[in-house]
Amino acid sequence: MAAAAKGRKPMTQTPALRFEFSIAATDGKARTGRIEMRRGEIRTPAFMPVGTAATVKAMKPETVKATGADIILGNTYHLMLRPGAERVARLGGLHKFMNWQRPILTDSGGYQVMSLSDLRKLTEEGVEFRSHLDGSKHLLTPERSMEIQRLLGSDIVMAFDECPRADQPREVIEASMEMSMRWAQRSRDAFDAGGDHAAGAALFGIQQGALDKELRRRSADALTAIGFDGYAIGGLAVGEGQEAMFATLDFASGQLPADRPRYLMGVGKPDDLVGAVERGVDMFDCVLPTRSGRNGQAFTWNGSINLRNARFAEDICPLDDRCTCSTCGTYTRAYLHHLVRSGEILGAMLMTEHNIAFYQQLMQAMRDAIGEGRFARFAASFHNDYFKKAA
RNA sequence: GGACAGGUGGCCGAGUGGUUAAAGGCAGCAGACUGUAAAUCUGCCCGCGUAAGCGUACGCUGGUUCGAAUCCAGCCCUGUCCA
Repeated sequence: MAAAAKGRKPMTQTPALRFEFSIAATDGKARTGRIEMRRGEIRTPAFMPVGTAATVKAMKPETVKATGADIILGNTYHLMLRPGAERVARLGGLHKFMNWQRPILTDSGGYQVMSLSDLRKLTEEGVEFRSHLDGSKHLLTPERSMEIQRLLGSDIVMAFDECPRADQPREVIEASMEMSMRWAQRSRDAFDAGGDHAAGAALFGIQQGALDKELRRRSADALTAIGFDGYAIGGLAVGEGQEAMFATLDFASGQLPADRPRYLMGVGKPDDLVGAVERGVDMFDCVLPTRSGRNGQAFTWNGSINLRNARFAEDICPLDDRCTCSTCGTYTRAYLHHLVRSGEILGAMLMTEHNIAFYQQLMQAMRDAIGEGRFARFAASFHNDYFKKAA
């Protein structure tokens, strides 16, 4: 309108809404709000199902959407090997390729530096991986990682980092963190050089420093100086235990800018999510609900249960009587027990759907509680229900 | 009636003198899984015992031997084929 009033040529296209984070309410350190992006809105705190290889395993994208997920995660490393980032680009990008039109966050490959530590060589330049599929060599650098994520059409691009194991000496953690910060700058530069993509996508930096307050501080300062759309907390949930993770979050989240989303990578169990939201985290991803679903474990408001267990053989209840997912609305524990024991694909599908739906319901419950200023009560009640089963 | 083949722990199946409470698989009972090399992995799985250990055990009975699931004899049973 303003442009037309000034007599300029009318725009044929409204400029893409790149990235806007707004906090609607806070309760203690917990926040609830939304991120608005070109492909839709992400309600926070958000849980992002993991779709590593262009699929949330055992789920159709339509079903993922039906659970209430606003955004999913895809993976640079896996997709560069197969089917290849250039191929995905030729096919119109990851969203079209896999039929998911909402936002996608892509991890940069940094986690594979740790998980595939036997198959890679790490240098200042980057990481040379030997493909776990065919042994071929692939160099991943901050620059190449940005390029791959651009080719995929990612909405939230993650900086390329090294996610080190938590049990390393401080000097190792420190050196790793410092390199990740240099890589963060290189990621920023390469992302900005990506042109069009930078106009539509967001870039997140990743804080490192393991459990060390001073290293976390330095990492946060380095990232803030570079400037990112959002800030991830990396290098947690890698074996340190919940107590240590929470102790780290107690200071780590506050070291990151309050007006930007904070994303705790790779977390976690339902009680991890509640504890992390309590400490100021806005976004999560984790393979647990999908992997556990395939392995027979279901999450419920009353803790996790293993559907392989004999006690469910003739249990005609739903997985969770408060859950609104279609698995719980339709199928009994006895049937799921049978499917899981028989190794039937449908077992993996129904269990995964429930777990993802449950996680979304948990996030919604947290968003509601924060919005209504009763998060502490919610958290206490959640813990009471989730851990009371022994009684 | 005869000729072969064979009888091993819930099932299948290795083992042909000692290192065998007996491989492996399945079934069973549990556990784990946290930016996915995972529809995966781990433990238990004869009895008693926390354990050390003890007791039973490879169709049955007897024999050879320092020692037998393994060798010998008889018996019982199963399968295939021939009458």
